[in-house]
Amino acid sequence: MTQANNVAPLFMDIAKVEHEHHLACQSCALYRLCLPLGLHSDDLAQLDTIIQRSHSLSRNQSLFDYLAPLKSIYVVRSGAFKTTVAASNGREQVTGFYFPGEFVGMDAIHSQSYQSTAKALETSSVCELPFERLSEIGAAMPQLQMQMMSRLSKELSADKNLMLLLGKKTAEEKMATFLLSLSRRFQDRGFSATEFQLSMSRADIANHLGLAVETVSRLLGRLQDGGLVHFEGKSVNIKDMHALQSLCG
Amino acid sequence: MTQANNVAPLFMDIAKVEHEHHLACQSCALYRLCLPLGLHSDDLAQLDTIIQRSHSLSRNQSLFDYLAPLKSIYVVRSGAFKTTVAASNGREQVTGFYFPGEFVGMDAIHSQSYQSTAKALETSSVCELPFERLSEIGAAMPQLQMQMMSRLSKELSADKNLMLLLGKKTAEEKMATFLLSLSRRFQDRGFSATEFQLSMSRADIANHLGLAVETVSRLLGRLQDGGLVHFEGKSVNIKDMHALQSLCG
DNA sequence: CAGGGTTCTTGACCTGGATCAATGAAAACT
DNA sequence: AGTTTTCATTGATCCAGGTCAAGAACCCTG
Repeated sequence: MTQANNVAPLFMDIAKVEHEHHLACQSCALYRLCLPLGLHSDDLAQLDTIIQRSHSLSRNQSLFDYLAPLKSIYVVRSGAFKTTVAASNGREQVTGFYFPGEFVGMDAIHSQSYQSTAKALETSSVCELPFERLSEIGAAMPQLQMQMMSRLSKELSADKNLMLLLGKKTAEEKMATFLLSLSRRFQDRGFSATEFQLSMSRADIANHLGLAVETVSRLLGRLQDGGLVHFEGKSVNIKDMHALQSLCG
Repeated sequence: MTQANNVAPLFMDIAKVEHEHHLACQSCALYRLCLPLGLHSDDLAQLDTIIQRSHSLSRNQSLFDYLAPLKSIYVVRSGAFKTTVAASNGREQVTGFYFPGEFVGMDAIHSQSYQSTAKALETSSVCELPFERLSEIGAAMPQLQMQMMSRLSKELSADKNLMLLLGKKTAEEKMATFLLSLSRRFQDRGFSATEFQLSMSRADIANHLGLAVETVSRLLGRLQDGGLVHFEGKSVNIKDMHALQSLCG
């Protein structure tokens, strides 16, 4: 690559190179999973020009805060995020975890302000889609609009299933469902379906599933004792996928 | 004392008049709340041509079933609906209630098949938006697409709040939140915020809030004893809105 | 308007998972 | 290195809300 004497971080270099060639999205490892899928190449080129790839965050840094005015929709590029909504007292609910290729911030479109808070779970980066400009170029790109709607719709059905989980499933069913959901998402991204790392804390998992941390700890122990899964700190190794599936309810 | 009798006939009459004049949307009582808001009159005229207003359902009849191929998005015209998602055994979760002006079926866009089942809670009617044709005309109407996205986004944030309710709130907080949500929605539709009819059964309420029917019954009794609300069968009369708000958590 | 179903209420009891408490194991800092 | 702080596990106890049971009030439909 050029600029051998430049000491800028790796991501900056990539961003620059991509920008010069106007090929950023096409050459992205997440292309298959991401917004540009199905766009014509000149539409894609136009989309490329408005996407800002610079944004990088460290652990616990927030991508946006509750009620901040909608500026951009974000696509996770690397790392992972959680979103939370808060009740009047201190309580809050972890409403979702987001991995590379997934959209964050779409619940802000209606009210034009974010309705949740998004925090990085580890060092992470995002592609930023400035909403104003996205709307402008989207006006002439029905496929882009349809892609966005499709994404919204996908998150909507995922949330309905989460409601089923929170409202009707037992602690064990919740845990099994959660692990399989992670497994599937890692697989979709080309990683192993059976071995992966939990980027979130036990507390985040517990909160997300409507359980206490202690319960999560006990459940994980129980699943491990049963030989279904092996845990070691944050790493997960699913030993019996089928048995796990039968626990989902 | 069915509240359907108050509402349904009115909307039916309007529907007839509207159709004759090809002004359906403009002259609809729900115009302020509905999709066409903000469209130019020629765009609206075009939208009018694809909307089917005929559809009417009786109590318990399903508008669409889980996994049926996506045909249309629906807007409630009169009456009320519930949507449910089912777990592998018999359990199911009531994921939402839908009132006039609200959209049903948007979670089908991504997978092109409905991801929930929608049932009428009483005699109800809908406007049907054939999705194929909606996409076609939407391609040339960015405002329409944006309206749809906005609707999706609105339901998304509502669902996140429901996750907070299901995961973190106590039975009493759930009940208070639910009653106030109904109150607000009736008010938005030009009805009283303090007196209205529950179109759904105790069982549906309980299910939706992740509670047992008996708990709902007891909570309603308790709220009534406290003088916050008066119940008589399906009718609700909120006596102390403020106190109710302070119970929402 | 009788009778059979369904839905709602109320009481008595029980349990899954929360809470409390104590300890161990990692990180993060100095 | 050691020290502090956060995070995870494990055990003991408790309670909010579920379950079971039995009426009561409300439908329907003939």
